[in-house]
Amino acid sequence: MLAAEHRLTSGAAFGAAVRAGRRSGSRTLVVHLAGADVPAPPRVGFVVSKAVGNAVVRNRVKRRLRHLVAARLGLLPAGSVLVVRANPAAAGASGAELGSELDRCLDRVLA
RNA sequence: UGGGCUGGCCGGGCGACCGCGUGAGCCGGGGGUGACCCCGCUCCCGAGGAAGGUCCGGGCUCCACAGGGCAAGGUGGUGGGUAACUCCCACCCGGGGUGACCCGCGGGACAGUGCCACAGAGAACAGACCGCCACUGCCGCCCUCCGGGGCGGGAGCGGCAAGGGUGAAACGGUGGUGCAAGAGACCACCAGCGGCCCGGGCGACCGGGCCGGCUAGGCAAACCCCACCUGGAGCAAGAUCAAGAAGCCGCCCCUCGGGGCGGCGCGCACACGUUCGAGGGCGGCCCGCCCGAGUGUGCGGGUAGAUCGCAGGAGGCGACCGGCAACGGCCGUCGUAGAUGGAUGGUCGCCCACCGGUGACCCGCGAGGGUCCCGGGGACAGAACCCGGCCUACAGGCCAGCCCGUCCG
RNA sequence: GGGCCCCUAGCUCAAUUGGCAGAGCAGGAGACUUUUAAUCUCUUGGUUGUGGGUUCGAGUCCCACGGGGCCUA
Repeated sequence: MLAAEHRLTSGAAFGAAVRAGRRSGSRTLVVHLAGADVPAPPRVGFVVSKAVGNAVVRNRVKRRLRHLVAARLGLLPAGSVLVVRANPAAAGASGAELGSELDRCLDRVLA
């Protein structure tokens, strides 16, 4: 799991990031990034709905995304809040496919 | 050798690297007066048989414990097992199967109420359409010893319930006696019902005998009756600590300025109420008892941080003993998840199941089988306080016992 | 965690002591109209979510599954 300072824990923070942040989508996932220019660590949260699959599938998708995002924490600006939302197609995607789509979306959101 | 029944078990394995979580080590760095905390390093361990559905039962925790009556819910053959159960085992009864074996919410229908459509003559102190029989008239034909007799048809008035037909179900079955025709009207046997007795069994019940009356329908997964059982909530239980704007109350200290500790806990509106007592508790209602000055409802707003609970438990495995068994006793042995936006992910190698090949070779007359090669490829499914069950999902595989058929000896 | 409700024709809904599963819209055919729409007539369409059970008989009663929804902490 991510270090506590990088975790997004409140429902309100999720809502704020999804509504106010810059958005970029792909076949398997959607990325929201709300950039607050404050000197704090970037925080990340994940949303995997029941439409993706049963508990086994949802957990696997969430774990893959978490590990992929952990390797890219350095790219995020200070104080930003990132929410990664999984689409139903993510259930059948491999880790490599999720990684490349995550990179594309992050590039667009950070540009 | 073909088919089947039952019970039990497994449910991918080994390894490498990069990550994640609990715990330990105490090596290195940082912070702190300190207890200790943070980062890094090393090591151990890290999902299931169903972790699932949430259908039952219990442990645990807090609240209540003053009862009585009435309701409510649950269970439902007998005996046992268990902490307990709607679970498990054994047996009984009923049903199914050639059989191993399987299935059953399996108390009560003379306690009462109610329902049994359609069809059918009649459907719950039954009934008479066709039919059968007797009697009284009538009509037709035939015979005649002229007295009448026989056959057929139809009407009236009675008797009957055997046969036909309807239905899920028609008030016992077979044979006889009897009669105008018949009928448990009577008799024998059988089935079934009730009572008594004897024997077996802890018991459900089973076997046998005698007597009675000759026959009693089904539905309680309809209301109901009977017997037995049942306090309320739930780990967001609950405990401790921290934080807490303005405010209120109590106690203590005091240098009379204040300080400390504990408790309550926001705003607005409406309703009811302070001994003529609101409201609350005793699972629901009534009586009764207790607490009692605020309470209830609606709208809007706010908060839920840390630690403990929280992983040794009705625990797993293996001998032995008791028991048909479920299970129990005793001894030995093992140490094995604990997150809190929620730890098991990623990449790869070899092997093992399994699937495909219009691939090669070998065996066989053949169906087919074997070896190698290539490719594919892991069923159902993710702990959240913990156990015991039930139910449901599930690729494939292993073991044991038993039954039926066929062939050979 | 606790509690409750609903699945009937393509859609929206009916169906009372358990006794022949219906209505409206939609669809099809026909009439009217130069044509379309509207209107009128006729008509098709159901394993009552699935599987068992009780009963002579189940949409209805009972049990187990599946799907969907609501309330509450």
